[in-house]
Amino acid sequence: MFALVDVNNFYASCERLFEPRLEGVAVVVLSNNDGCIIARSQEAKDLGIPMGEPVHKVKDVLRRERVRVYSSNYALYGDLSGRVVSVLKRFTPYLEVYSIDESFLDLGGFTDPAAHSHDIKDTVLRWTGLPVSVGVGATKTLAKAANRIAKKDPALGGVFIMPDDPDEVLGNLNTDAIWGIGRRLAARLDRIGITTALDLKNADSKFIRARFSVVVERTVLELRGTPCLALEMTVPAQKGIMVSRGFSRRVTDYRDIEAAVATYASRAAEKLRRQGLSTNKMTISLRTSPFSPAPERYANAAGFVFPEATSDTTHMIKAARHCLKKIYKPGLPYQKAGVFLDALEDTRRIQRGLFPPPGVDPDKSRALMKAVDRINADWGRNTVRFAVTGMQRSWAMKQNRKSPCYTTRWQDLKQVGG
DNA sequence: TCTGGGGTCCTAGGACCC
DNA sequence: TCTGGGGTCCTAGGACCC
Repeated sequence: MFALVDVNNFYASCERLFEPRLEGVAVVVLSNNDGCIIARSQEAKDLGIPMGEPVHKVKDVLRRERVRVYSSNYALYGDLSGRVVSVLKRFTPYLEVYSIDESFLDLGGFTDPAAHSHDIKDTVLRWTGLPVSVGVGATKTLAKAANRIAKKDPALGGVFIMPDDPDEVLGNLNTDAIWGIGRRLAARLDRIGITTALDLKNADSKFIRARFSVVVERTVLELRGTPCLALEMTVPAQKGIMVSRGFSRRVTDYRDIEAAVATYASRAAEKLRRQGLSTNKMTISLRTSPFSPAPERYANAAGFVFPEATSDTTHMIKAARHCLKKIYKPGLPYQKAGVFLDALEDTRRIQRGLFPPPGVDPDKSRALMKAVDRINADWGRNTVRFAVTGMQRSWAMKQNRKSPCYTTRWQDLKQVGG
């Protein structure tokens, strides 16, 4: 028996937590660069503001309805997410943190899942101030579906237990509402007459596997109550690291893009070291806006394989500049660049080459990076950084409406007190 | 004018091996 | 006209998730 606990309108609820006057008011949170709507309070949903909508398309509604608009504040959301998880862990150690606002709990052994779910919901609200919904089912997929129903119907009080015979419930659910079935699969299923979750549950699983994939076959079995997806309590090692960001304005100048790419590479290297990992391969990507007219539309990527796995920012920046030279075309209005690190491995178990790369002293490199990380941890990000990452940084992303980091920065807390 | 940033897994196909 | 059979590994691309 699985429960899925999910914070309602997570980012919007986080903003509201420290601004009680936002209670009952429409709130939206924006993506990076203040580009799209990525979270909405119930009031904002009721105004018909769609998820993922570009802000400029709903500017009028936002102004007319006096919607409160926030840039995203991931330091705040990440911290509050951790608080919710720590409350959930008091109910069971068998817990999987699935995303920033969702956890699966194993409710096996509890005799009254409904009472238990209400207890979880009430406790999280009391202790963190955040409203959650709880869905319970025999498999993760059914728990997900139950959670969705709990959210949709206010009469349920935030909790829904999937009945032993779920056919009636599943008959009212479209396939694209099922976890793992996105827009494209839903369209393909629709073409062969499978439109509801119940249709999918009753489909021939071998046929589904042949026609689609093993992933969809598993969804069929999960809908039937046969668990194919286990609770993953230990966090598996990360396989790739990505740092990519749109610019605040269109950028053409090579030096600016080089500074951006070097900045992203530095950030990626920091993430890598924090997890004790090293990378064997880097890919740099660069593009103009996909919405721009054809002659300006351009996207390209170049990769670099390191002679030996590394987590040294110096090596990253060097490789990044090397790749950028290959894909940069002068004169174009660039919109976004990114750094991907691939083929990660545990730094303690790096496969050394027979002939070490010239000019690289692993001991010195490690000592330098350690010093850099410590200075930046104590004195704030970017206290020491590489000159090539730029001084003016006029390309850096827009975040004009960010709330204070109430829970992670003393300075910001004082600001609230006046 | 303005359109996010991360991740995962699976499959197909190519290169290569004996 | 005929052109083996069995593998592995890697990569690119497509689908999904939040």
